[in-house]
Amino acid sequence: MRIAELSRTAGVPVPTIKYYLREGLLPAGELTSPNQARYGEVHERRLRLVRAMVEVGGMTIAAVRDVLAALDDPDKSLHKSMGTVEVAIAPVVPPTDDEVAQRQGEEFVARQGWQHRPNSPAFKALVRVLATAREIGHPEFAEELDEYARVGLTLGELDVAYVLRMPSKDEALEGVVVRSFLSDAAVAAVRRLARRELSARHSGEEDPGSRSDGADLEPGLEC
Amino acid sequence: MRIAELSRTAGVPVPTIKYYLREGLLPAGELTSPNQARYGEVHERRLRLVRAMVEVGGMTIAAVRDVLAALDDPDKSLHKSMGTVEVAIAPVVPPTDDEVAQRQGEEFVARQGWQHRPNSPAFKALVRVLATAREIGHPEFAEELDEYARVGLTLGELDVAYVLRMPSKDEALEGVVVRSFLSDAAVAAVRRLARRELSARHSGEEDPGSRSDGADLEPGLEC
DNA sequence: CAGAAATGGATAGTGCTACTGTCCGACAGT
DNA sequence: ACTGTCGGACAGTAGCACTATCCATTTCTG
Repeated sequence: MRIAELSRTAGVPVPTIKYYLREGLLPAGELTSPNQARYGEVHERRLRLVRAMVEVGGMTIAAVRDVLAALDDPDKSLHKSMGTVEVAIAPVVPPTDDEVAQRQGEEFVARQGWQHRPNSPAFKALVRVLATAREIGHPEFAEELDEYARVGLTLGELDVAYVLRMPSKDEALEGVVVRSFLSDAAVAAVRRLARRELSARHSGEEDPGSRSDGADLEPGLEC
Repeated sequence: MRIAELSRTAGVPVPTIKYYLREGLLPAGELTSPNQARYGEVHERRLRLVRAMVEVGGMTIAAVRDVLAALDDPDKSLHKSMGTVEVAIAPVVPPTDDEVAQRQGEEFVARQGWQHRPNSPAFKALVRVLATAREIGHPEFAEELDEYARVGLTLGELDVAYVLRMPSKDEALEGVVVRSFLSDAAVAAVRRLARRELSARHSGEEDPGSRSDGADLEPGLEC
């Protein structure tokens, strides 16, 4: 397969493929002559994965590169790779100096009996959320953390079960990566649907978007 | 309060405040003379909210503007405002023409007994996730949607209960906005913590970041 | 009350990211 | 032979979220 065909089957423009090759997101094709290369299924699969991470996962090119590096490292345990992936997909959050939020986070983790890893992006993100809630005048938000923990554990168990179901280590590794961004996106989407549904029920209103035609709706409100 | 003090108390640079004023994210200050304005608590509170949406919620300036417009519209019902907010905070996803994914999404919504709103960003996002799962060779991902729905409903009920607890409609409206991005961030963070915890337990490994000092860890692995 | 500092408003510029376009000499297909 | 595509290098672009500069006023400070 040459680059044009790869572009066609994966639906990615040729210049973008060249860019990904430059950035190390795709391995170079097999050179058949100094300026002709051949690509295979591996490239196609990898290219789809990259597009999924960028488009659905909202990841940056640098994060994708880190994740793929972890995926291609044969020496790492599943657990370690998972850690690398988590670090890579974590959004960057500016740090906070709110020690109340810090304490709330620590107490939460202790209450759950979880390992306290104060430098992990996940923990920092949690503290940042708690600090923000306080800053904008919603300190009671912290009280619901334990409910969130139950939800997080449920989702986490699904992820682990999924990965353990994989027959080979390589597939399990890819499963880790895929779950890390796909299920985040899925949860976010389902959650928005559920929120809207509950809101509609509660307000007793017919939902404006429930009619499929939407012809008589002003633009911007048809959903 | 003048702009310098607003900048100091909210921790936002003066040029950024000016930028937000230009973009309509902050109402103009009360003019005391043709080129002097005064800002109050309202501005400070709003400024903190904007920063929270941008930094923690990862929202774009345009999305923030839309959300604030909904928040400031006194004629809208809570439910309608919530809809506007949901649309604004939804990430942009390229559409898909995968009719299998489309059908999976529709069946899922029907199974849950939810309203089918095929044009909502949430539904489109869900279909996109299902399509992506199939594209990258993980079609069995769709089978877990119902578990996600349970989680989504749990979280949604928390959100609704929180909003209904608010004494006034204005506060409830702000509650909607705050919940829309804060709890997304909180779920994501808690979920990452839980995933790591479960992974550590399952692998039987000591988590490399569990020690607070981290002195002997190579950089990039201390979390 | 004079001079330094800050202000609101306008406009231009910056840094970053993720591409996208152009050019080139070398093949490949017909 | 010749038309089209190729890989590779490099420059250019679009969009976003600021950031910097300027200027004609105020406003504070000594």
